[in-house]
Amino acid sequence: MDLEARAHSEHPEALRLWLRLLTCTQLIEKQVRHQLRTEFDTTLPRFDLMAQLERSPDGMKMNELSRRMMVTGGNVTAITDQLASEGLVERLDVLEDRRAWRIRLTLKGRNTFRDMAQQHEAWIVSAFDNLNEKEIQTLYKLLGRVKQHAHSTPETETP
Amino acid sequence: MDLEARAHSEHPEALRLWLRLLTCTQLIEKQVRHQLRTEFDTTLPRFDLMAQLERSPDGMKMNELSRRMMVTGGNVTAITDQLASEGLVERLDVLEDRRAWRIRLTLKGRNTFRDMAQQHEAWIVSAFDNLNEKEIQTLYKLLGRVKQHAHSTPETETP
DNA sequence: AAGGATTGCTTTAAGCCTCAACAATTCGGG
DNA sequence: CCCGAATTGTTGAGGCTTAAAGCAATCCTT
Repeated sequence: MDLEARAHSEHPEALRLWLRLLTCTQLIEKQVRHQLRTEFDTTLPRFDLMAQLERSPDGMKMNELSRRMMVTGGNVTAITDQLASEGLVERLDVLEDRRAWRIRLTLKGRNTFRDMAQQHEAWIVSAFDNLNEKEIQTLYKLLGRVKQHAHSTPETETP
Repeated sequence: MDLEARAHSEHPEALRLWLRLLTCTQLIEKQVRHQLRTEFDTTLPRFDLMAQLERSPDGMKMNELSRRMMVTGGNVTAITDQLASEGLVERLDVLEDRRAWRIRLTLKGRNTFRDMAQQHEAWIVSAFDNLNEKEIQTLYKLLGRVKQHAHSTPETETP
């Protein structure tokens, strides 16, 4: 009763794996979005941006946020605007480059994020509590290979 | 240089696994979207809808499309409108229920989809060609457990 | 030192997505 | 039979996303 009802070919393993990967991600992601909305009245992109900043106490350029979040720059502009208007992040000048900003969590932003992150972690742990530690490791390693391969071929350029 | 730079807790395995899962899915998904756009001038949701219909020669109700695609009904309405206006799918009456439609691929839709599906499969196979058959099986099984668990707890209702 | 190229960010148009509210229809208990 | 409840599909508001175009500042080559 989901995406996986779609496979149909003579090379089915990879296709089925892809549909299952997509299904798992979407199921978990929908849950997280829903909880963020109902419990904290926020969204996943906003949470993601704050999560990135939380690891950089000195702030991060929009540029770098964009790369790490894997979204386009225009997107980061919009979300940063929102969070800044709510006092959760602040835009600081970059002395040596007047085009750029350094975005940083405010004190309010750090406190807000801490509360959300604690819940978020619990949701994620429970999403995988069907697997034991060894299985989590295996999954992590295999996905690491997939990730590495996907990163190394950003575009399939078939000349 | 991606989402995974975000983990930070005392229960890190599950969180790291989740971020890696998300990263892999997004990397592959972005590639597929890009190729669908540049090579076929279409989008992933449109492709998904046609893929679902392709397995149901007699058509499928909007309702069921919505469940299978894991998106809301309003969404299916909009995408169906598009595809119908381009003659790729058709809306047929359901005799025994005048509220419902049966959506079906047209001949043009079937031919168009066949071309796309062939390419699509090649992209997916290449996304996983870093793994051997056994590894794909392992990944598939482990994700099956994750999926099953997520499906069985659609909402984390903590009373 | 000047010119073009690149980089950092913003804006816009278009599409997907959710949720919530709605109309039409069907179902089911009395 | 009839009325309330559930189901099917549509609509509208609001948010995310991308790609593309644009502006300002910086870099780089000569």
